[in-house]
Amino acid sequence: MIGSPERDVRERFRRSGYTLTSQRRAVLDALEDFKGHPSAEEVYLAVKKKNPKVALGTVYQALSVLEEIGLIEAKRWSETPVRYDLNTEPHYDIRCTRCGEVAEIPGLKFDDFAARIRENTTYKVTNTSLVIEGHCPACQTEG
Amino acid sequence: MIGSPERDVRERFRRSGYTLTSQRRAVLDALEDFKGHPSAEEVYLAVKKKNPKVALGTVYQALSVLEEIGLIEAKRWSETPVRYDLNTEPHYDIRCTRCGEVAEIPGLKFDDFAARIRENTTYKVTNTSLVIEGHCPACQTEG
DNA sequence: CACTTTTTTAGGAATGGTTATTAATCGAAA
DNA sequence: TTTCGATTAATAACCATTCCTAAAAAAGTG
Repeated sequence: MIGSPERDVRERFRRSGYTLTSQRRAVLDALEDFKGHPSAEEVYLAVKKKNPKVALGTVYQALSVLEEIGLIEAKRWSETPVRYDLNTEPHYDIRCTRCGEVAEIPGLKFDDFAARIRENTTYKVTNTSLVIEGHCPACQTEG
Repeated sequence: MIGSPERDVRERFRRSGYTLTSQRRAVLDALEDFKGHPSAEEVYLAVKKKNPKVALGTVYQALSVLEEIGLIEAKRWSETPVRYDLNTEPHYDIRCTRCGEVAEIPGLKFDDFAARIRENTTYKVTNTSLVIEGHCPACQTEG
């Protein structure tokens, strides 16, 4: 759900029984400005620049709502903080375990591998959470 | 490193500059008794049955050492707590996002997929951390 | 064996991202 | 405008994990 038209955003809120408040709009805008995978704290700081009265807890709750209605996806690696991604299409992200940077793996199709997983497990795969870890180019040079 | 002979364990400690203390031995034993993927808290409770004086912090530190020297692997999903696995061979685990249960996907080769990841990223993949999420059979029936 | 040095431990306090609480405020519907 | 549920700001609580410190254990060293 990257760069959704305004009407899609409003529709998604309406159908889910939530209202598109100014705070939630600001969180979504901040997320779009970031491009990358900001943490809740980073989103909070960006939102606060335009509206200094917003509370950190409000940002957390807004992110939770945005995730619930499918406008964003929460990347939950264990090393805190959680990072948020506007790209809710199934895709592979790789995360540097040294510096925390997150990047997409562009040329890798998700579907065929997901199919092979499904063949070998009785679990119902919620396939948007596949995560890979490694070291980014910058961190590889540091030994 | 599942079910390593005692001499391998000692050797691994020695080479890494650590001593195999009774506390670390107890943590490793508890991990072997578990079979599954216990959390630090669960390991702590198991260890405490035989040695009530052991501290939770000691268990955390022992797990950290065991991970560092490669005897165990820490599965770091974001939803706490972290879970530990004696199987340090590259393999796929799937985790139920509803109940937290962790299971292996036995019939899925790791190498070929890891190779495809490497072809499409400049990251150096630390491939033991690949994690898949889904719903286990029991939780699927609950809607 | 002593003696010294280093490592490890137990106990408890601190950390920090995240959640929960609560009273005030907003906003849509009647 | 009144009403009532939804949302917010502010702040306290949570909790897995880490940090701190003095004591204990283990590892050198002569």
